[in-house]
Amino acid sequence: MSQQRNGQAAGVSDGGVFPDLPEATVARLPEYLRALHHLAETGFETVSSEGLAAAAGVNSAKLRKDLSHLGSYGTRGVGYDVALLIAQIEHVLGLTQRRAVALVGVGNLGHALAGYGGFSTRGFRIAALFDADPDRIGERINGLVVKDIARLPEVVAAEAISIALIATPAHAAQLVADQLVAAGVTSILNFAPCVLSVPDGVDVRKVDLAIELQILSFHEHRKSALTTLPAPAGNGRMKIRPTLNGEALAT
Amino acid sequence: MSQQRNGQAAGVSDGGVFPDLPEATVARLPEYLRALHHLAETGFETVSSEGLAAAAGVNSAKLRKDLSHLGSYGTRGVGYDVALLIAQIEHVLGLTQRRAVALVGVGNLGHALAGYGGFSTRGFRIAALFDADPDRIGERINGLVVKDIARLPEVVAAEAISIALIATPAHAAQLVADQLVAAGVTSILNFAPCVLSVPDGVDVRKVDLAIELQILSFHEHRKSALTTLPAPAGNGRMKIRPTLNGEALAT
DNA sequence: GTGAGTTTGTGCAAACGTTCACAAACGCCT
DNA sequence: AGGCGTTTGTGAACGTTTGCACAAACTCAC
Ligand SMILES: NC(=O)c1ccc[n+]([C@@H]2O[C@H](COP(=O)([O-])OP(=O)(O)OC[C@H]3O[C@@H](n4cnc5c(N)ncnc54)[C@H](O)[C@@H]3O)[C@@H](O)[C@H]2O)c1
Ligand SMILES: NC(=O)c1ccc[n+]([C@@H]2O[C@H](COP(=O)([O-])OP(=O)(O)OC[C@H]3O[C@@H](n4cnc5c(N)ncnc54)[C@H](O)[C@@H]3O)[C@@H](O)[C@H]2O)c1
Repeated sequence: MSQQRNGQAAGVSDGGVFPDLPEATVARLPEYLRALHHLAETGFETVSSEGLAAAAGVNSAKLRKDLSHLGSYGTRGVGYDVALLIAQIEHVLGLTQRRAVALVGVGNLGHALAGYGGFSTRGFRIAALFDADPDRIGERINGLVVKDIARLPEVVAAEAISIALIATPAHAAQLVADQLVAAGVTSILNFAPCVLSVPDGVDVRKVDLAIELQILSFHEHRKSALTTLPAPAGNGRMKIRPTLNGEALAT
Repeated sequence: MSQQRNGQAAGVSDGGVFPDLPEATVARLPEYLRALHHLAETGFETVSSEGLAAAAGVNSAKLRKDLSHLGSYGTRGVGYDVALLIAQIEHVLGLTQRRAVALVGVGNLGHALAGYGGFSTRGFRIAALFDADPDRIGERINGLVVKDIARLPEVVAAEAISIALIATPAHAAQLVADQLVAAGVTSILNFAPCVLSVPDGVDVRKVDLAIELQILSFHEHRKSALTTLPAPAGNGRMKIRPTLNGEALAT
């Protein structure tokens, strides 16, 4: 990337779109953003790559390389301006507009999601709830009325919804995905434990808790096998807590 | 890895521990396992790498390389024996014993997790629920009574719990993690949007829905910027549905 | 203005992960 | 028994990601 005068960054002229931002970087930007918001609330105006990296749980060199892809927003000898970096990352992630999200499947998990405040504080607005069960349709949750899934096309268009969450049983998820795509949704976050098939141009991400647990189980298995013979290693030794801006944390 | 006679695989002699299984492979094994269980229920006795890869949503070469790390369990010209492969992957993941899991924070999300049947069908047993709120302690959910978090050490030891889920607010998560570690838990699945600091030897995985949505938001942003000028591309063209064993799916 | 101290941005090499492509191995049919 | 179509297991090429290490750029004190 060519040198930039301070202030103006690469990519701003084309609407903040970074076509070849590495995927690994994209996946970490939200974590930086969360850490930055926390720092801003705590009163920090600037933060070093070391401090932000610690707060986000990553290596500082990695963080600097990630941020360098967005342009040159740091000041050598000082660090990054927290407010500026928040604005820049939100811009890159497309969070300048609050995005409307639909939730399909208002069961056990769906109720928790519908009542979750963490979406609205981080750039999203749950704009509609859908279910296929007549007993559920009409129920009011958190100020929203559960709608019949048949009304998807109409509501998706009216509310300009482009992102949807699927929280139905796995056997219904592909059908729901097809309906979502037909209605114009182009990004899906799937909680059902199954693989979804979608057209090109539609993004799917998956959250499968059992998979997470099984990965942990593997490491448990490995750990317990290792502690049979060698020394139990440093049990009780803590890693260094993240320190912000190089200062030690109070308390 | 050296050539193996059929049947006996590498690693069986040392308790099924594969110290240097690539992390990316470990993360995919649970997905293969889920797909295999689905195939087994559907009546398949064998499956080709192509068929299993489609069912798991990955490239077949990647799948073969992943499975080759476990030893030689396929038959050339035929494919993999479904039941055998299930047993082998469960063995590697340490799922031969049903693992006891603790859940801390029985709020909005915690209730959904406590009532989720997907854990027990995939190798885990929710063995205890904890909360700090006196109003919540004593509540009965799905046959389990919510216990005071102060009783963690006692219950973790009694139930042989090594894995815990944290579903408390973010500001309490680090404290809870410290208590869990002190009680002997060595794997944590964290739902709170924050970075946890734990000693060496303790594994932490994180599920942050807002991060998932923000990654989707980035791609939405990118997509909408691209559709301003160039042709809208093949809208409506579906990817090929996963076909099992090379046969077309009925329906 | 100068020097000392700090911190960014990045070139580079190593580690890691993915995909191709094909020989070897197998079942099956004749 | 032998040939044929199929499928695995893996070497090798390629792409991506990580982490080190350091010059360049900046602040601040005097
Ligand atoms: N409950 C959890 O904590 C949890 C955790 C992880 C994953 N999941 C997964 O999330 C999904 C939902 O879990 P749950 O526990 O909420 O199940 P649930 O049965 O309580 O709820 C499913 C809801 O989906 C609705 N539904 C079914 N078919 C539909 C269709 N075609 N269109 C629209 N709505 C439809 C049902 O009416 C019901 O309200 C499942 O796939 C589950 O595996 C749940
Ligand atoms: N609700 C959702 O769908 C959802 C989705 C994603 C992430 N999350 C995250 O999951 C966490 C829980 O969310 P929620 O909506 O269930 O919140 P909640 O406030 O409804 O529940 C939190 C529970 O944790 C308990 N708690 C607080 N401090 C505790 C402590 N020190 N020890 C033990 N228990 C303690 C509280 O008593 C309460 O019961 C939050 O961090 C939230 O950001 C929730």
